[in-house]
Amino acid sequence: MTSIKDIAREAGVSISTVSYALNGSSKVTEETTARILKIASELNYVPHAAARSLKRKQSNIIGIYLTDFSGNFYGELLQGVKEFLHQSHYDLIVCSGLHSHRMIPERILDGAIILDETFSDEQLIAYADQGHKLVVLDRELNQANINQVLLDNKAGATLAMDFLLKHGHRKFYVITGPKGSYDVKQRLHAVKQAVERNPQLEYIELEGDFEKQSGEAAAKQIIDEYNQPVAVFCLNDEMAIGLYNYVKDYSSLIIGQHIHIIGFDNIELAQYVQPRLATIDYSMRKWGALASEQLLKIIAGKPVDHERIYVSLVEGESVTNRPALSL
Amino acid sequence: MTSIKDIAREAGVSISTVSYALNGSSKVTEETTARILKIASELNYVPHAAARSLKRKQSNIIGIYLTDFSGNFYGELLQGVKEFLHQSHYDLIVCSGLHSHRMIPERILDGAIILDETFSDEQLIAYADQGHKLVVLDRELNQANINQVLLDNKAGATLAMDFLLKHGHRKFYVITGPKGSYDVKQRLHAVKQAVERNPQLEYIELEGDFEKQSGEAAAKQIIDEYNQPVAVFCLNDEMAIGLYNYVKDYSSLIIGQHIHIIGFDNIELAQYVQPRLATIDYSMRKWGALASEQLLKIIAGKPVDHERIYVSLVEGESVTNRPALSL
DNA sequence: GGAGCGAATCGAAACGTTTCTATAAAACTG
DNA sequence: CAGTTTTATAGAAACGTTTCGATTCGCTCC
Repeated sequence: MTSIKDIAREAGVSISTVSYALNGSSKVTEETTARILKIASELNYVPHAAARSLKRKQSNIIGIYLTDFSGNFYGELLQGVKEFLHQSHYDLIVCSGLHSHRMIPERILDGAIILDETFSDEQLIAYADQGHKLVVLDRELNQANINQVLLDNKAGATLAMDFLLKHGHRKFYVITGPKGSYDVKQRLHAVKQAVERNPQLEYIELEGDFEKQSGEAAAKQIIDEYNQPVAVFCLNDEMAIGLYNYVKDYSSLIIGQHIHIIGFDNIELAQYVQPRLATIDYSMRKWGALASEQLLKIIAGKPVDHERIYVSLVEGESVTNRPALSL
Repeated sequence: MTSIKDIAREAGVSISTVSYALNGSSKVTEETTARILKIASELNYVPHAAARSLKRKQSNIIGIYLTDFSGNFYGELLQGVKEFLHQSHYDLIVCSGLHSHRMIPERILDGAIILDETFSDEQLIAYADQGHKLVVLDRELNQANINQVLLDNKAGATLAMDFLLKHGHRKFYVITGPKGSYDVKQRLHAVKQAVERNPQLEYIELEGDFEKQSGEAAAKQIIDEYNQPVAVFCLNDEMAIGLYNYVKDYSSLIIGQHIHIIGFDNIELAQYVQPRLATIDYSMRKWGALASEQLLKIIAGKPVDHERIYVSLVEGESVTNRPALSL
C-alpha cells in the first residue's frame, strides 16, 4: 500500500511537500506539484482515511441509523438524504444494529441522522453533550444541541379520524405501534382528542408493533368479535396490510364494506392492495432532504430551527360509507 | 474528548499500561486494570476509531454496496448479511453512490460485498489486486482474489420459459434489464437457448432497465402491437409491476388472459398484485448470508469456493393456458 | 548478599497524515 | 552588493492508538 512517504522518496522531496502538493496548496511550484501528482497516480496512491481523519478530526462521512432495513419503508427517505448529500463532500452510510451505535462515539461519523428506536433518549443526549452532531427523526428531545425533523403525526391522525367520521363510522379499533415510539404516542394522542371532541365515538385499542404480522394478530381478534361493520385505524400501513391478508384469507368479511381500514405512511404497497388502502401520506424524500440539510448546518455550526413535515390524506376504497342501519 | 492519555494521567500510570489494561492484557495486575477501567468509564472514554485502525490496520467494518436504496428489493438481502455478521465482531454499513466507492481504497472497510453496477469490472479487479477483500454478487469475474456468489439465472429463466411453454404460449416478449448486467445476460442467454430447443417459439426483445417505469414503456408498445394473446417475460418483477399498471390503466386487456406475464425475483409486491404475478423465487436472505460468510473467510485468508444460489418457480395467475384458437 | 529471574510497568517508536516553524536559496531593495 | 524580503522546500511535532523492547523491583537461590 503506497503512502505519502513513498511518493516523497520517489520524487526526491519531503513528505510535507507531497502533502501540500496533493492538497493543492499554492506553496508548492506548479512543476513540483505536477511531478508529484504524476508519481502519486503512477503509484496508485490513495490517502489513508484513518490517518487523515485522525489528523483532521473529521471523516466526511455521515451516517443514518435505521431500526432495520426490511420493509419498503425507507427507500424514499434514503433517496432524499442521498440526493441532498450528493452536493456536499459528505458520504452517506446506512447503519443498523445495536452494535453499530459505536460508530458515533468512536468518531467514525461526522454526524448522524437517527430514525432508530434502539437508541435511548439518554444515549442520544449523552452523545450530543459530547459534541456529536445529531438530527433525530423519531422523537422530540428539545435538547439544545440536537436537532429534530418531525412528522406532523397529530395532523395525520386527525385527518384519518375525520375521514372515518365523515363516512359515518362511530365504532372503531386502533392498532398501535411500539409502545415507546414517539410517532405512536402522537398519533394516539390525536385519536383521543378526536374522541373527546366527538363523544359518540368509541374505540378499542389493540397492541401492534408496526410489523405486518401484528396486523394479522389484530385481525384475528377483530374477526372474532365481529357483529357489525367496524372501522380500523392502523397506525401504520404495514400492519394494515397484515390485516388485509388475514381478513381475506380467514374470513368472508369484505374490506371496505364490513371492515373499513385506514393506515398511515402511504407505502408503495398501499396502492396495490385491493381495495386501495386509505392512508396518510407525507413526503419521505423531503423528510430525508430536510434532515440532511439540518445536519450539515449543525456540523457547520450554524443555527437551525426545528422543522415539521406536513401530511395529507389519501382516500382509498378501504373506507366507504357505513350503511345507515347496522346488523 | 478524552483519550488514553487522560486516563493515564488520572491513574498515574503510563499510556502503554492503560492500553494494555483496556485491551485486557494479562500483563497488567488485576487491581491496576480495575482502577484503569473505572477511570475510563468515569471519563466516558471511547477509543478513537481512526487512531486504532491506523495502528491496527483494520477497521472491523464491512460494507455492502447497492446501486440504490430504492425498491423493495434489498431488504431481505441486507437482513441476511446483517444476521450473519452479527455473530462476528464486524459492523455492517450500506453504501451507495459513486462517491462512496472511495471507502474501499481508503481502507475504511475491511471488506465489501458488491451488488452495484456502478463499479466497473476493471475497478474491482484493481481493488482486489491491491489487497482489498471483495465478494461480488452481480458479475462473474473469475479472478483469483475476488469471490462471487451468483444466482442461478439460467436455471431461473429456463423455469420461466418452461412455464410459458407448458401453458401453450409460443409468441412472447422479453423485457430486458440494464445492458451491462451479468444477470440480464445470463437470463437472456437461457431464453435464447430455450428458443433454440423449441423452434416454434418466437420472441421480441424490448429494452428495459429494471425500473418500473421501463415496464410501462414496454407495455405501451405491446398494447399498440396487440392482435392476439401474448406472453411477456419481464427480467425482473419491478418492470412486471410497471407493465401491470400500464395495462390496467390504459387498456382493456386482461392480465392472465390477453397478456400473460412472468417476472423474476419474487419481490414482496408480486403476491399482492392482481392477479398474482408468476415469477422466479430465490432466497435473498440466504444470498446475503452466504456472501458475508464468504467475505469473512476471505478476510481471514481462508480458501473459498464460488457458490451459487438456487431458484424456483412461483406459479401465479398472471399466466394461464393460452386458448387453443386465437383472435 | 549479589546474581539471576519473572512480573509489572514504562518509554519510545510506529501507523499515515497535516501543519507549524525553520531554513536555504532566490529575488528584490536602495 | 550588503541587507531585506519572498519563495520553495524541509524538518518535526502532533493526532490517539498499539506494541516492542527496555527498566525497575521484589524474589528466590546458592
